[in-house]
Amino acid sequence: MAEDRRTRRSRRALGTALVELVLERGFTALTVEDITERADVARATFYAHFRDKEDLFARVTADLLSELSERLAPAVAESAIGFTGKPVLEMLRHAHEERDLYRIVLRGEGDGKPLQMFVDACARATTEEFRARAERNAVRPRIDPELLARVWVGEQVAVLRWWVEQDTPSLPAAEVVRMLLDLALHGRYWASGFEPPA
Amino acid sequence: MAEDRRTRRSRRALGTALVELVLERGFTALTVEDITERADVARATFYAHFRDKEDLFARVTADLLSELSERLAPAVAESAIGFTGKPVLEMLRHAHEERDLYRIVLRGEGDGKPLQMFVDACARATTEEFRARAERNAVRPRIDPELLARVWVGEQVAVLRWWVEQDTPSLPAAEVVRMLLDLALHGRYWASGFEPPA
DNA sequence: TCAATTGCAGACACTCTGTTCAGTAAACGA
DNA sequence: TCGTTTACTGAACAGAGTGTCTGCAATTGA
Repeated sequence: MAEDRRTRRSRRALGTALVELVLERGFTALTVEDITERADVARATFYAHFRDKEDLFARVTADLLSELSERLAPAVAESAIGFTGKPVLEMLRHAHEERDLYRIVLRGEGDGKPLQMFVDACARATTEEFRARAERNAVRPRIDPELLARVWVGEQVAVLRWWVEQDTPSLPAAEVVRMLLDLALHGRYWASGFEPPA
Repeated sequence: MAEDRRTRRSRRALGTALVELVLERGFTALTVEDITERADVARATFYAHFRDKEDLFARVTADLLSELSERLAPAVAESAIGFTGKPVLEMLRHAHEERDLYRIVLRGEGDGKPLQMFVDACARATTEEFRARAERNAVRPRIDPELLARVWVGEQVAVLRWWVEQDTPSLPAAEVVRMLLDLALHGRYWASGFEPPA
């Protein structure tokens, strides 16, 4: 017995209603009744499943995050050598599928808490990846891996947000990844048009 | 007649009370009464000055932003040639002085709205700066200046947040600036310890 | 089919909001 | 210094939203 069908229905409906409404009016502006009305569910039912709207939001984003890390796992394992960009590409694909939710999270809705969780999770994973990679290839980082991870994730999130907020995607995911690789290899100085200094 | 002293006193008190309390409990958890109590001001007085707590927060952050851009102006004008890092250094100094407020904003309190304003303002200014610089030095950007600006600002914000959230600053501002310059020049690949590829 | 579970509608006390107002205190200009 | 202007106070107000609880109806899984 996996779960009562009614339970599943209600939870799903409430989740999607939340996402829709946050996109339309913003998280703080929403009422629990707004959500239940959109989901066509009684208000009392909401409280049977979630403590409050923050709780609902937290669960929705937590699900998204675990879905992402599942999809990322093979790509990360595969590109164990260097900066292949495979995980980034996979993330962009995921973001494309779950565009609405990504928008909401990246806008920092809900006091930015879901976003911080997202960022921190990415930063931790990236830090470890950097450390492992340095070890494997026997090189010494010129900058602390943790800081470097923060920089990398910050860049990542900025690009992701920009990409996801566009009404008509100006660049395909593969292009974005190539660009980011170029940046990682040559630096911003090169990217802005200058010749690399000796 | 600049402004009534009582008015100034009340506004200041409410502003600092807000910052303190957001740092302690988070923005959404706060009540208008919490703020007025901390500020030792009648609740009715609050509404004589601000529409709601969002309004208060918006004004506090707007003030911070204009203060920052004032301080940045000379540094930007001075470093018209290339990536001197002077504006970044000035920003870090400012962040050090207004540490509490910077923390709050960078945490995305208030549904991330103040942060978005901050980021967008920086991104616009940076885009223009990049364009102007390319024009002046007669080089053609290899990546769209607007995207490059987003990347740069994203990195910036990530570092800023990391730096401001540390209990005991592990790196002095000047060190951070030098690091960022290195990154801009050589890229992350180099920073993580690998030799630059031919 | 039947027992168990979930959803439903409505009511409840409670907290917070944003507004109003008459009385009091402080600041200002001359 | 004094009169006038202005801001602050404390209290009360209706309204909206919250979170909880009820008995009853509908669905479910076995």
